[in-house]
Amino acid sequence: MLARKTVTDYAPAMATGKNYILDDQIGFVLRRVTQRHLAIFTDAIPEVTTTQFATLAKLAEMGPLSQNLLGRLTAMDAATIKGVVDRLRKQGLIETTADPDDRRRLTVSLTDAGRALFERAVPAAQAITERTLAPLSDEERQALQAILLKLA
Amino acid sequence: MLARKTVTDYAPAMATGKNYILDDQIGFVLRRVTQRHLAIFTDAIPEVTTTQFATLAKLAEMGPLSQNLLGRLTAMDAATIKGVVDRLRKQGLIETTADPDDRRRLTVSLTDAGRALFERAVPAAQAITERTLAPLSDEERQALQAILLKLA
DNA sequence: CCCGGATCGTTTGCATGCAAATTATTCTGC
DNA sequence: GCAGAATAATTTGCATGCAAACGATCCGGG
Repeated sequence: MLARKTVTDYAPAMATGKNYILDDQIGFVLRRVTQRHLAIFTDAIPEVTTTQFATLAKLAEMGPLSQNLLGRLTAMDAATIKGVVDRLRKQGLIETTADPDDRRRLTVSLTDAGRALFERAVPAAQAITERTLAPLSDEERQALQAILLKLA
Repeated sequence: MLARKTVTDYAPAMATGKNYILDDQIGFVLRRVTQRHLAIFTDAIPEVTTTQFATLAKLAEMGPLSQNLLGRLTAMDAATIKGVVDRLRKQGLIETTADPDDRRRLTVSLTDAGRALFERAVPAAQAITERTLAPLSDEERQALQAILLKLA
């Protein structure tokens, strides 16, 4: 009788891992695309980060908001939005006031400096989108937008 | 003569910022899609993070690699890959050895435990991709893959 | 052979991000 | 009107990520 190495030596489908190519995984590709976009953003708007800019943009769009709601509208959890709000306040771009109607709430609003920076940066932000999508045709851009919205 | 509030009160094109809707920006949508994927991943494979799994996958695919090259192949800079390697080594999933040919280099390789975990997790990883792309048709999946590759 | 540039790894500092626990406050059903 | 559930904000701990500066080593040209 010929020797078998171990009980696990039965080779079911051969090389489970060889078929898993990292570069084809959607999560990995998403990460690289996000990295490229972040680099373009930082180059164009060095004053604030992407999440900080998203916070300013949402406040400009909606007016003053409670900190937690602001976090939900910018896709940040309570811990993350707190840090972002703290840093923006330290830069004088936003301010926080107590909500007289709900003593748990902290109302966040743009300062004049924050609004001015945002208004100044909007053209740059549009250029960032353009640079990010530069490799795509108009049809591809529309397809991407539609598909990503289904995944968000 | 009627009073003007300030010199800035000339209203050039009206509401620069009103046209900037955060939810339509490609960077913001990308971030939300990435968040959703991360949540699916963490739910399916709690033992390691996405970047840690990417590291194991690349080592399984390519064999032992120097730490910096491993970082480049997994889209992490030198500082980031160092932290990931440290944590994986602490878990006993990889090991590092000095390169005899180049004393600057650190060779990173999978341990048996690391390879076993990766092989076990591959079906889960494929399920993660499936769950992430679940809202899409086959045509949309192919379109997304093609478009993202142009952007990466 | 040797010097200047390139590469490898490390460290520090800052900024997300998420999970989980905690406190304070508000709301809701009975 | 009041106990329990829900919500708001904070804090801690861990894990990416990037930028910049650094020392050690290697490599190529003169």
